[in-house]
Amino acid sequence: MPHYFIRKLEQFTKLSRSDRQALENAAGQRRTVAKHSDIISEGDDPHHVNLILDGWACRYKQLDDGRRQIIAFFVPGDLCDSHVYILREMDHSIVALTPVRLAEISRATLERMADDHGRVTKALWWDTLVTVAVQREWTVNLGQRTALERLGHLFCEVFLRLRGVGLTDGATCDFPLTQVELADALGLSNVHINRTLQELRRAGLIGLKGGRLTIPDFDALQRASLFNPNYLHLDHEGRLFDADGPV
Amino acid sequence: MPHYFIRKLEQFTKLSRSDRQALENAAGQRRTVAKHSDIISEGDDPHHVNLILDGWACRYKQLDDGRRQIIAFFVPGDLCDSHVYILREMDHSIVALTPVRLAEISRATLERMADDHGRVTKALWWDTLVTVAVQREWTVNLGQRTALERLGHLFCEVFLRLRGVGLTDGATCDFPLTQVELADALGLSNVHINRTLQELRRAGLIGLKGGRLTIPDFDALQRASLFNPNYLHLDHEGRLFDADGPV
DNA sequence: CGCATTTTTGATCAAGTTCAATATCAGTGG
DNA sequence: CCACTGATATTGAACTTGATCAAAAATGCG
Repeated sequence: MPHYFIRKLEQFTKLSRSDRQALENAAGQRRTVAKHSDIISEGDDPHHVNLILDGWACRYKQLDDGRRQIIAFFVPGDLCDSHVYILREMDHSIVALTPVRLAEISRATLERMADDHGRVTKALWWDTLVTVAVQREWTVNLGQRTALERLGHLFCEVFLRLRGVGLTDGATCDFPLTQVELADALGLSNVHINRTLQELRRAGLIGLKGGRLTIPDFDALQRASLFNPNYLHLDHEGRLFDADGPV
Repeated sequence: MPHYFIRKLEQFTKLSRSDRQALENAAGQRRTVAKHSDIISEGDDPHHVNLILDGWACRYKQLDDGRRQIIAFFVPGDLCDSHVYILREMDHSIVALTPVRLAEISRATLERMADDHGRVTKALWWDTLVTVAVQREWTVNLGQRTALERLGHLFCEVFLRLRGVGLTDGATCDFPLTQVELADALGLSNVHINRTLQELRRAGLIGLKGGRLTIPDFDALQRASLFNPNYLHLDHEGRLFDADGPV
């Protein structure tokens, strides 16, 4: 069941029973991917769309001389690339950072859903727009923020995204990334990530241990990181309506 | 006439006369925006989609303490944000960097076009996907590349995008950006931009004077910047087919 | 010509990198 | 349960890229 995915979309708009059923059915082909193995690689022809059911993954690009930039993180409920199949080949790769369970959604299924379920289509558009907004925010993060702000900003973002799909527990959530992965995502060296993490811990802004992240005072971390959640567009009131009536 | 826009889409797929006509008609409301004035601002409710007919603009985000990051550049033929109107408010602003002439395309018009012109819809998707790919590449640029590589990479990208709409003249094109704007886009100080530009000029990799950019040896600049054009997805052969027959 | 913007230069400074070594941790097999 | 191994985290010291500050020169435009 694409449980988390439906939960995510329902942040934007309430779905009908039939909408939800269509989404359940869509996630046909299941696949398990081992930690550190590519889900799809640069140069591949993208046939279908991948939906993360469980585990963490990331999008990355490798320069010719080996430097690697992580471009996005995927958590449960994330759709890797709606409509990629329009392109001839992938311009980047996606790799599993933990063991990942995913669903492969075919182009045909997606197009059928677009025809029959207007609300789902609109929710998918919302999801796409938010994904792009996140990408833009990463650009700001890398371009303008200091090391400490970058890390804090990432923690705020990931925490809110996980909370959106019900994967937080109070002020705590899973956070299985290594310091090298954080470094590759934030354009910093792993050494500096390590020192900056210590600084965040010393300041009481985060706890991070054994793959679990705690943000004791979200407001404080948000202020320290110049984090503004507006780009996640979580403000939509559509989710309050009942959608089981007529469209 | 959204001349450049049509030209851009036809890089991806050949359009029929009727497709082109629909695009011409779509670009209804025209507007002129003075240099340095916002086309749309963070917090605004986005009613329609903006299409740049002429001039350069950029997307930017301002942090609370004043730091500004330019997130994308827009050149003639660029569509600012397909489907933004799904969101309640803008999470960033768009400002004219030169005098800009633009067309405002309403939500209704876009939706009508999606229904009646499958080829156009697909071409718009391609455009959207490429825009996002560019955003990802900027993340890589800011995260991994040195000052010289960043500048060179931007020059390569902008040059190819302009060439795609016929706005280059041999190895030369317009380039009306100031060094401060380059600095805000590349996450560097204007002073360092200045010195890096000199380095690029000394190396014979670029000429830049009076708002005109020359790239005497594209290959050399590409190598120096680790630029790989695959993310622009210019490889589609669809553009070779005749589209005036049936879909 | 005169004013505002943009570019250029010099000098000092700081954030983050690099390199290299050590410590810790999570599994794994015996 | 423990010893072993590879991966991950931590520390120290020297170094570099690019930032900052401040002033001067060049450009462009009304």
